[in-house]
Amino acid sequence: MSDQRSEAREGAATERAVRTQGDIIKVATAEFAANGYAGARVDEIAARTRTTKRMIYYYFGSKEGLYLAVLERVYAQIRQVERGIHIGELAPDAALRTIAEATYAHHTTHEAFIQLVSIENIHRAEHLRQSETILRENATAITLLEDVINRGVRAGMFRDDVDAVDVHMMISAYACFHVANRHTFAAIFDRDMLAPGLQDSHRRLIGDMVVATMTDRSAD
Amino acid sequence: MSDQRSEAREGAATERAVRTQGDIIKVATAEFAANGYAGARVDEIAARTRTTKRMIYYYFGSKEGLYLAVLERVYAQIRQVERGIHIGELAPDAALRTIAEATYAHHTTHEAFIQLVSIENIHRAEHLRQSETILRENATAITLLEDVINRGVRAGMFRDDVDAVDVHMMISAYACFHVANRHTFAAIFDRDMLAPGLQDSHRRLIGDMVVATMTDRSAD
DNA sequence: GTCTATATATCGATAGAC
DNA sequence: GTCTATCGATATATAGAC
Repeated sequence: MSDQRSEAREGAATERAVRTQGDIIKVATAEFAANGYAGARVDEIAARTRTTKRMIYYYFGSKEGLYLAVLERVYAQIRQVERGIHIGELAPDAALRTIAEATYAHHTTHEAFIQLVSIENIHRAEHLRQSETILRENATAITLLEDVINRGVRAGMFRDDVDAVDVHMMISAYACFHVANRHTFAAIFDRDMLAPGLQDSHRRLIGDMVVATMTDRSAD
Repeated sequence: MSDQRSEAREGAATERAVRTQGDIIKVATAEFAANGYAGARVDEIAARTRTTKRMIYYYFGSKEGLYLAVLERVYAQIRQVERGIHIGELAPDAALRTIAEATYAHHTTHEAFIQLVSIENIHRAEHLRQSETILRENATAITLLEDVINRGVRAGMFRDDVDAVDVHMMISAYACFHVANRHTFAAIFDRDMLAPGLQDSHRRLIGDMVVATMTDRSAD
């Protein structure tokens, strides 16, 4: 009886602890993305949470530990999106377009992810490399692309000198740029790449771009 | 006589001052690019210069003033490259390829520029917006593209629903991504996008990409 | 698990002599 | 213009009571 109560209490405490940790991670995600790793303030994160700074160190050990938890969460999110793409019986070109547009849709709606990737690259991916989970799980992003490209090449539809990693690079480059370089681009060219009125045409353009490149026979 | 000597001394002093300032800016460029704005250390910059920290504040007023000077210099450099592109009598598609490849060549050899642009975007281009020089001069990057695209559209060679800013965005996205996201990409996909062995094919690919997209008739 | 108070370190910026 | 020494603010991290 006392054991049951103890377990119940533990369960409730654990549940609340998990919620608190999730709360901290969400606030920290915004803070790190907005100010960079060195620019982010642990005090500021604590102030915007329902808990205190002491708890941040209690749960995550250090500023770096918290940053790592933030990184793992955003990478887990895009992994979910990638797993949710189903191309069914689509022809290779239509499938390619679907993958490109899904990536574009994710990136343009997850600004914090793109900013964190930028920040991580400034630090030469030193933190990312510490996460075996991210390295192992996120490499699978190209398995679907590999399949589609192989089909397209076998059908004589796609050029055969551009592989799945190259295509992933082209798609990511286009989608990342819209978010990552939004502010300098807007300042210099006076065009907000994420303006609602441009979203449809920019989503179509990335599909056109990748399909046109892969079906371009003049390159062979 | 005393005036001449005074002028000569002033001239020498000014010359050395300019050299010292240039020295500081070069070191600061590397420090800011490698560590971000908040992560950069004025002490570290001073230590790597032949002068002292006191002189940095004497010449640039503050850490932010120094950062601004760094930004203006790297933007002036790419402006020079853009002005140096001459397409002569090239056909629209060949001209487009030339512009794309020149941008790719600049970005892949100016890592600090790309890193500073990333950093500046993390800070919502707040510093960039303070420089009227950059905003005014660097917007001209698209005038050459506008000319080429107009010619291609008039010749019935290019689609007419993608403008110069869009094309500049595609080219910049591809070229920036190679440098900006090099480390996370290498960590996850085990491929160094800037590996010497890949440079030729990646330079060709950006040309193929932009030309194929613009000449793609299926998009109309 | 949660709070307040504080240690410890470091950074941007400056004082003041020369 | 150039140096050394240092201020004052602020950051991460922790101590210790409850």
